[in-house]
Amino acid sequence: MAASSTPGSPRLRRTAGDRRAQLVQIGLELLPTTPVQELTIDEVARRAGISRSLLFHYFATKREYYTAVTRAAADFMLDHLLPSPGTSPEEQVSGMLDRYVGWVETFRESHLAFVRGAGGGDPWVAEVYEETRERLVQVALTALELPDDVRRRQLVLAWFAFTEDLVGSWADEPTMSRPELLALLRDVLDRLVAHS
Amino acid sequence: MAASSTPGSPRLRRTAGDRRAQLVQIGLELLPTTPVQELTIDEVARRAGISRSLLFHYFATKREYYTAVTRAAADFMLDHLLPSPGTSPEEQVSGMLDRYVGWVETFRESHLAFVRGAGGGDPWVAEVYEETRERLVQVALTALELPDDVRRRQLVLAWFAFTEDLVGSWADEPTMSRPELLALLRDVLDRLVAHS
DNA sequence: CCGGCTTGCTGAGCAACGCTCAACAAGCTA
DNA sequence: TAGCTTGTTGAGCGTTGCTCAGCAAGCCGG
Repeated sequence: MAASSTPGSPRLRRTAGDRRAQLVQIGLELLPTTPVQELTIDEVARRAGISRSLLFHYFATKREYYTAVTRAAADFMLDHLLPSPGTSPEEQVSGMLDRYVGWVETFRESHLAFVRGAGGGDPWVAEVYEETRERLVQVALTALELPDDVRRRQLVLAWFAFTEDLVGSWADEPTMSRPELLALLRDVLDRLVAHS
Repeated sequence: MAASSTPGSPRLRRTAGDRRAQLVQIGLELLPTTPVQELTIDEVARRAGISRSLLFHYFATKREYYTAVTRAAADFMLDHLLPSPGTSPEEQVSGMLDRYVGWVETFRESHLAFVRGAGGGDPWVAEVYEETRERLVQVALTALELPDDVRRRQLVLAWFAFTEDLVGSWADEPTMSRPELLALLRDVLDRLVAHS
């Protein structure tokens, strides 16, 4: 990493797209260990081997930068979770749930950082997080072949908060088997949407 | 408010306890409109009519300050929610739940700010928030007259995340009556603890 | 009334960080 | 080679968290 920081190289000039991608990538690498707000421009620039000024050339403001980073993280997760279009509706929901648990198991700290940072102070970042949750709920509802009235959305969104919390603490301290966890989550979801 | 900022007064000297209380109070007033992290020492000092330095005399660091503010907010809420000791176990749980909904209805933005700020970047503040949730769960479990093994705690904590989210969105957009909401929440809780 | 002590309180100033701006230079094209 | 575009930099400004030496309010013993 940071090959361009080698002092010997006479100064490498990148295309705009490359630089942006590199900077976002650095943000993603920093995210698990650093709360989003504490991510400093200096540090990112140093890692990229560029001056602070250049970062402001690509992202007008610090907020704009880490919003982009958060959005990249969200997209990364969504790509992983969204069901392949061929499968059956039932399979789609259980598949997403299963992949979500797997995601949390694999990217433990990253995911926590994403959720944390999202809830945190900044409204812009919170917005990205809300967007992600709503897209997931949207997909889940259509997969369940249910109309999405406001009430059902609220319930499923809240169920997702439940799921996030439970899967998180379960990954820290597994108090049941993985299939048990999945069954429980699915059961609660089914009862809730039936409730409407 | 800010009577001491009047230029005419020759310089008022307060006791340590008073000043601390005043500063925390100002933090509490600022909390609803300002994300915790963006709360600036300058602003607080200005409102208190004192110099920045004095604030650092009472709170060694900015973090220490807004952790104290957050803790004050949490204690304020806990005082409101905790059941009076005389009542029956059943009454205690439903009472807490009812008061929680009332709390969210009344202190809408403050509460959101508390939850948000808590989730956000800073580990210290997050810790205060976790403490609060665990105390609530603790009380709920003893009120339900259930032993609190790890698994049940996880489930009730997750249920509380569910509750926070649902009550929050419900307060924004009431998709059911208040009693219906309470019944639903209670029903989910009962099923979950029975699940153990 | 006065010297002295405690301690609430201040102002100047430093370092870090977000952000700006004028200007340099890499690499392409005519 | 001249000229243009645009990636890139360094100096520098304002704000903010934080430090430190010292002032002064209020109480004490004499």
